[in-house]
Amino acid sequence: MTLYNVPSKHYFRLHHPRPRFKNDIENVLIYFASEIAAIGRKRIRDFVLDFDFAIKKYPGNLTKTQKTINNWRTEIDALFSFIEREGDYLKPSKRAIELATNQDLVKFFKLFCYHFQYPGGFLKPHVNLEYLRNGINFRPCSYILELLTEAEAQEGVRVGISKSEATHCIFNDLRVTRDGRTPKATWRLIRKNRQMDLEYDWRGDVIRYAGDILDYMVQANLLVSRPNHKYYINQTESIAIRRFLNPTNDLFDYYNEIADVATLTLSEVKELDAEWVSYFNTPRDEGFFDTDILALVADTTSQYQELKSLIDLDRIIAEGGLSSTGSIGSIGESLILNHEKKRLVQEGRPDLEHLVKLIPTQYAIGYDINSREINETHRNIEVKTTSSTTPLAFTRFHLTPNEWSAADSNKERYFVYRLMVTKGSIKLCVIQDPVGNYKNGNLSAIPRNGMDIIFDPNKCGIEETLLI
DNA sequence: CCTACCCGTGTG
DNA sequence: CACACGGGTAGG
Repeated sequence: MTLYNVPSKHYFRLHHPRPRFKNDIENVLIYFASEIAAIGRKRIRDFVLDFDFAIKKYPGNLTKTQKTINNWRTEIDALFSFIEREGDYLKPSKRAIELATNQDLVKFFKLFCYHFQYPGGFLKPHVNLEYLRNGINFRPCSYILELLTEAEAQEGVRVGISKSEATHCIFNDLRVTRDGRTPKATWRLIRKNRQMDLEYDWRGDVIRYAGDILDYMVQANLLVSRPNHKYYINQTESIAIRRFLNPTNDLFDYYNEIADVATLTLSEVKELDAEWVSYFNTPRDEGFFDTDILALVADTTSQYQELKSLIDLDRIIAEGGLSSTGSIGSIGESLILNHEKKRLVQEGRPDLEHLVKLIPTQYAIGYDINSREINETHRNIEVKTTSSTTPLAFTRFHLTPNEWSAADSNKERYFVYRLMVTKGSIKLCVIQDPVGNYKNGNLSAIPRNGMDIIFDPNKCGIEETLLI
């Protein structure tokens, strides 16, 4: 057995903060984004105190030392840029607010993968300086997608790569990260190594950095991992992948901002790192990376087509006046519209089916769908959709001021349909009269531009099967 | 000194 | 043997 190593003159290990929550990443990210959004803009000291308190409240953190809490606070933020600094103040970043409000983790990870690069502001300035002096200039997610696309075209079959191949043939090789070796040439190397039966150092601490990026790409639904521990292009996400292959021209380039790398100082790098946070929060059109719920639920292209024809979103959209086909919110609404019609038929009132209507958003009456009970009284439904590749506790959602006051005035006629879309499954939880439940202490609500709701499924909310 | 990514090493 | 705690350590 022979080990493949990057020739030492080309070796440069790429690094980023190690997340301390990989097993629980979706829950931690939703929790962090929600808590940070709830804290709002505060003086640094107060912000940190509030944030520390929130981190300690996270399950399992009560007994952790202050040192560990500090590490959670700074490392997660360094990697995901959840907090922006404004003089003596800290405030939630755009991405944090988006995630807290929309709870679209798949879209969040697509945006993360799209903007992530080396060098980057997640590194300590002196480490980043080292990267700059070495001329590192590397966007891992675009590169991996290009490589797999190229390899599939060449081989004529589905192609996957492993964490160790990504580490030793891509991430840690300056010929890729500095010199921009073509994906085609890199694939030639990987294939040659396979033919020669070369092994790689695959110890956890060696391959974990490239491995993290591959895992984040799975969270973004760009790649799928198979039981052979290799990562493949997700065929149902071709539109999003095309964006990675043809990126916009507004991505952050340290080298554009630097006159001369040789005389670059630490404090100059620090200034650039501050710009990194705002770059990482670049505003993007709502439809830039819309999560295609059906692409998330489907495992294969044929399954995707089947679902698409079954649900016939286009017809629902045409009839119901949905503004866009894109956001998970609108797709969630059309799924529930379909669900309500089927429910009335099942419960013996097919004559009421035609009364189930989507309410165009411009009316802003505080709910999405007008439906009926079998006794013909109104059922006003607000749909709250979360998407994630793996299941997570979905007991949090956000109600706007409008929605909260509609819930307050409609009382038991107001329903929140909590929809959790994960890879391969859809879960639905129905919460009746959220304001009433709040007053009874069955559900907690914290004001933030409306209300951040946390419900306990044992106290309120009934799990139902989504009718398709 | 303190802060904040860095990362050795214990654990399950 | 992968993961994450909490000490390490460089810079402020």
